[in-house]
Amino acid sequence: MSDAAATSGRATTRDRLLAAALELTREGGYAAASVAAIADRAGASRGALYRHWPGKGELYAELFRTVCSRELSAMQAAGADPALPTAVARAEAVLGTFCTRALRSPRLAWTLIAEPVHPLVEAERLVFRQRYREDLTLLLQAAVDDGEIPPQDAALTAAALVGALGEALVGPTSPLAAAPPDADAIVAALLVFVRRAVGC
Amino acid sequence: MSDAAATSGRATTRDRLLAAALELTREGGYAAASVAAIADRAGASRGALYRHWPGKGELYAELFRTVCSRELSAMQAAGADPALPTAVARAEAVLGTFCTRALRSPRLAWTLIAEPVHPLVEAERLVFRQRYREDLTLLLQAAVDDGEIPPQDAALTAAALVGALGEALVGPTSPLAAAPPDADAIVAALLVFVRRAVGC
DNA sequence: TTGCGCTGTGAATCCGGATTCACTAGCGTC
DNA sequence: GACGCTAGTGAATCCGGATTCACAGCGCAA
Repeated sequence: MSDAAATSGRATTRDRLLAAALELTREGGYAAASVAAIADRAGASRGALYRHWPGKGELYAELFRTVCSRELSAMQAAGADPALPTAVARAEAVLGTFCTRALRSPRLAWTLIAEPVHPLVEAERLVFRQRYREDLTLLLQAAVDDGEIPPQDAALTAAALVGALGEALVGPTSPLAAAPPDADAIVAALLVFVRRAVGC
Repeated sequence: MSDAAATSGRATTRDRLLAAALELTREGGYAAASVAAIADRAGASRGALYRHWPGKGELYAELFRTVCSRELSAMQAAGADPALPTAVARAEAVLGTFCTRALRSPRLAWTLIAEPVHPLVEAERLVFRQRYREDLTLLLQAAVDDGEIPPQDAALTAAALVGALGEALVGPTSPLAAAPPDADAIVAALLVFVRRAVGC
């Protein structure tokens, strides 16, 4: 875990601030990542933050971008596996990866997906949400074109699927916040839902 | 529209405050409904609010409860139509009503469904969300029992459906905020999605 | 008519955050 | 050794909200 390294003594203040913000977000979402909390956790002063970013929004936007890129890459990698025979299988791999990773850090997922954030960060979120949707829309459209699934508004289906998974994943965790009883079973059930929703 | 009446001169300050809060929420969500804005819109002072509620949270929780009850009633009424032959048809009627009404007041829908709000209001939201889910879960379970749709975790499907519709409806409108191009077509497409997602 | 309680006022205040800024500390250069 | 540069400090400040409170009006019962 490179985060751990970043938290250790050797890292620069800049890196420690980013790492602290990520840690706090994992634990309590954006709301827990106040400037004071970030600085304290990083063992730095509030002012240090402004040495490296114009404001909290910019720091957080950078963090957001980094984390989302990592997520997107993981999903794309899963979908690019040449062993996957069909577009539907690729879409399933992408969404399954999304679910599995979200369940591993539910609080973080909630922040990335839905928690209200600084406008600068919100802008970042929209960019990535758009990319997720586009990727998924392309896969679904390919599946339609190949006759794997019935004709449909791929973009609408993509949006609905993202919403369905988000609600089923972070919806429960936001209220419950507690034990994901059996992550694999949840993911499996959701993939059945997905498969049916796109038209088998 | 009884709201209009409530905004007119005759109504009590209490009613005007509630009506103003609703109006502002319709226009700009919870974020736009500050105490100052509510009081100004109602033609009252900030202090008047505290004459009728302990704080803003309580006012808003009451508003939330009222509006959600109305929504829930409308959905239940739609699902109770004796002409509907199957459980799936009833579920469709309920969800179609949900969609249609949400598209009529997208900003309000976003506030009810997803916008971050005062903790007191959040509690109210969870109560209603739970009721929505329960109603839908019961319908789906009935459909399973009747053999209309394949066996499945009805609660999970219900959650996913709520999320899917929410995202497809308010997701787009939150960023775009603009023209719902053709509400009926969107609802129709979403109901196809629903029908497939539950297993036809 | 006096007194009392209820409704309403709005400037003053509080509060939880982000942000600033005068200052210190290290460090390479001339 | 003075100079200037960058990184870092943290108390003071600002800011956008909610909340308070001393002070009216007003109606009604004694």
